[in-house]
Amino acid sequence: MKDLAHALTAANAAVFSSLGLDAKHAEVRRSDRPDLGEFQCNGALAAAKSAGKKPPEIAQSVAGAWNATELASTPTIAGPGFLNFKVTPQALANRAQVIADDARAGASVVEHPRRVVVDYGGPNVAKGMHVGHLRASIIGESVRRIYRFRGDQVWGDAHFGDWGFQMGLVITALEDELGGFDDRAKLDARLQSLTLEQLEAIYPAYAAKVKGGDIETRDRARKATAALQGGSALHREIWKAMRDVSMAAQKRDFASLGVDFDLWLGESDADPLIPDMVKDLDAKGLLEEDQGARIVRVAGPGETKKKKLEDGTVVEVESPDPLLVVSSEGSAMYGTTDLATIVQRVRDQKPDLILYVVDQRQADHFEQVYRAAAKAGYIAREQLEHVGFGTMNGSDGKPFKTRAGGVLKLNDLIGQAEEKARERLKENEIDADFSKEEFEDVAHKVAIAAIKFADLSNFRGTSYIFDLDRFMSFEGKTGPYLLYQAVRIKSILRKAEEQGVAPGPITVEHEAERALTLALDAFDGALTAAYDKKAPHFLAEHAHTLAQAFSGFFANCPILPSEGAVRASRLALAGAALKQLTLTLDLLGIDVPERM
RNA sequence: GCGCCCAUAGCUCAAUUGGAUAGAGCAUCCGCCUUCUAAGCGGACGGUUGCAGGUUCGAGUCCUGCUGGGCGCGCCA
Repeated sequence: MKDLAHALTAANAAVFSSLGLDAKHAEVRRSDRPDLGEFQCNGALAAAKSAGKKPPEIAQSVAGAWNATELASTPTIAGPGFLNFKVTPQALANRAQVIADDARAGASVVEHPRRVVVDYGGPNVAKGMHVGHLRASIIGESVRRIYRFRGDQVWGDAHFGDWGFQMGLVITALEDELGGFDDRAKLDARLQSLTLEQLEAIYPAYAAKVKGGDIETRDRARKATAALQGGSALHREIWKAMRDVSMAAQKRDFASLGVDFDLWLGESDADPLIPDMVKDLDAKGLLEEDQGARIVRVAGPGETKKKKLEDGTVVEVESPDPLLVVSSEGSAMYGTTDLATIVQRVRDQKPDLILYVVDQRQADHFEQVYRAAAKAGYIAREQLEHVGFGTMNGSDGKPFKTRAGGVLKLNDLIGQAEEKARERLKENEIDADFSKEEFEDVAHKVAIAAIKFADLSNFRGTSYIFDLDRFMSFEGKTGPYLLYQAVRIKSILRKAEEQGVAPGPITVEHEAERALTLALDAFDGALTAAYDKKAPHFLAEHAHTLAQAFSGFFANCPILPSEGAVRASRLALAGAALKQLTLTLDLLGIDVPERM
């Protein structure tokens, strides 16, 4: 299934070849200058050098030899040798018809499907879901859907943070609270009554204690971590109670956000692989003793950086830093777990590619892990990719905080967005004939669409400013706008059904019909860009241009009020637009209500 | 100190291997509801792409330097 740009490129390549020009310069793409043409080819400029001719001459000969007149009229030449193409109404109509008849709405699939693990979400058992997990979850979910839609076999893995030092720290806090774990009945009762809210309160308090220089607590927590990982039944039992409480709450939060996983695994699931892995690393001669810990050096020859020590002296050290595999207490660090998780995934999913949708700030860490994995021969370096993203900031440009300065819980954030959605619905008097259930469902969908679209319309790598009022706004490039466009089309299709009006063969005559068809045609390009770059914002952008193109069509081309073949054609175009818009939004993880 | 990332319209953000006149949304201003949902549509205004050089037919994009901001730098994750 080729879009118009590919069809034009193929036709143009044939012309280039027939003129003895290198076909690689024949690429045709959407025009930057809609006033001059719908598609453009810049290849005459690039081909000029090797052909030993001037660009305008080449452009002239290409135009003269153009023979795909069923596709586009003879290209015009502008500037220093740009070729501008205008597609024929028939070719546009054909393309629109193909999209209308295609369940995938014109989207292609990958030539060679791969096995891909997408690691995202990454909630921490001791912390509970807050806005910090929003981007990882939203972007990861979208990447998972995009990869699967393109034809790859995909596993999304939550990779719960349920195994590190934080678990030892929370266990230590509980020990302090109970005055030790000797009283079995007391411990059981406490574990029974444990809530996520309590865990969320305990962890930051103790983390602050340790950070503030409480060496004694730190060492006890490290020992507790080592005990847990060493298989202590008591520690394991306490850990399990904490994990269960946390997991249940997080599953609810993920469901509310419309984020799902194929594998609900965590760091602890990779733990059983660690002893053998450490032996293996040792056997391969990769482990070294260093300051009581065991490390793997990952820097290549000549890779160094300067480092300033605490006493002020500057020394030359290897770069990247070595990966710390076994701490001086004998416990696993997060790098250890990440490495073991690679071993686990290679064993279980045999992935061609593992994508880590994790905060950009962890780039150095992943570089260490990836190099270590490659060095140990577990997987090739190119099969591991960190899909990093920027932070979500408050209006002050700093990482998002509540007015009180704390972290905003995910559940509260969604609640705030829903409340704004309810206000909007009521202001527009949409709620009159809605049941309470439908009203709440629509409010929820509008809220999630607003939050997700705001996030996904920015390139993932850059940080963005979170402004709920703007995201939920009446006007503009927002999630609610896109839902509104989709819902308008649904309304038309319902009315057509009631009136017994059926879609028919598509013709493209009106300027707004051309624009809509060209927007529909651009879907595959947006999809492949999003796929190749692991960047959903290309699809968010597409959803917006498509919605706008439809809106222009809607305003200029009456559908039901028109008649006969024109009405049937426009109805088919509207149906195609709805199908593709719904699909695009689904790839972003956004659900469309029936009406709003 | 060393390293990575970023700097685009008043604000929030785009710009596919380097391509023509750098695009959207918001805000401001002007039009459009007796036609299918006006959460809409059309138009106007708005730019020395942080600064200075370089590479070439051509630079927001590549290179060097500078300024300003963010982040990271073994026993947290």
